[in-house]
Amino acid sequence: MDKKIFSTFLKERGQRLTKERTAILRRTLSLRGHFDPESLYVKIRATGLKASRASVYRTLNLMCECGLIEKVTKTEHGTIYEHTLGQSHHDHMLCISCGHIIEFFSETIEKLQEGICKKQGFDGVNHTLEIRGYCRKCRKKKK
Amino acid sequence: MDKKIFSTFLKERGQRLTKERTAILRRTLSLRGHFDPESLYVKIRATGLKASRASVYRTLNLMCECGLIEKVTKTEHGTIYEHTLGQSHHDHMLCISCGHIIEFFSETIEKLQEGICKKQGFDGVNHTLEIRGYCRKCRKKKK
DNA sequence: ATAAATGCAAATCGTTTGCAACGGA
DNA sequence: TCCGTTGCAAACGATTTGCATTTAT
Repeated sequence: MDKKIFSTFLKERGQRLTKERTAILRRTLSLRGHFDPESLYVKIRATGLKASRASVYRTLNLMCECGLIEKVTKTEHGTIYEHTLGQSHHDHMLCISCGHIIEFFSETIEKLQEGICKKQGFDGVNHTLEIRGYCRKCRKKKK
Repeated sequence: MDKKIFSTFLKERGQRLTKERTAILRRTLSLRGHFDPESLYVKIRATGLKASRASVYRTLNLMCECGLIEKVTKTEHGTIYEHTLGQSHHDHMLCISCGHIIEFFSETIEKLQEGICKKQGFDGVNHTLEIRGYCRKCRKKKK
């Protein structure tokens, strides 16, 4: 399904679905939640598949362009991505102790945002709401 | 006022308020809204004051540690800071066309977030809500 | 055969750091 | 004098890019 989207996207632009790109796409889709380029690269290597870091970066950019994935946030360790397909919009809680990410969604918050944009004459394309703090586990550990 | 806070903070740690740090502090405080290290550096230089890039980065980190400023977001062009003092918490709209930043605040959204955290057993320390899109001006330009 | 994609290594960009020279306390 | 601080340049880490080589169509 997603593979179809990607290959169509590439074909339209006269680009090719090589085995490296396929490997990267497959591995990316197999991931559940959020991921970053380096760990994706390591995982691909661990599987015995070959694809350079350069190709990983290049392919992730392509996947972003065609809307399969998107950048969630930038941390000191790099960019974090997530899948967009089959995923409705949501926001994130990020544990600053263990890096755990919790997704959530609030229809009310969405509506409020729309209202605020309208008031400002702002044409909102997308948004990110990130709450940083300590997850349940790390809270317990702390005390 | 802010200068007092900074010098006290430094003294407590056995550190010194040098003229470079003073220059950086002053220039930073003179800025209204958001800023990034490089443009701050350029502005300082333009004023004829001397302070190296290294010192700018080092001093901004100190100012973060003592809570005078904080990191708002990371863009492809670097980290964006803002003042914390005398500024109540607020969120941002970021125009992806001209970079213009609009601040806003919604008590309701804040409350909703608290509720969501509680539900997840998450101890929220801080959060950022960033709406990206086109500001009024750029909207008009587009069509 | 042609044009695109690869891997590598070098190049970037923002930021940090090691170090010798400098300067307040 | 004693340490903290500075500026510079080198070091960094994430990402991009130039280029010669490989590969899909």
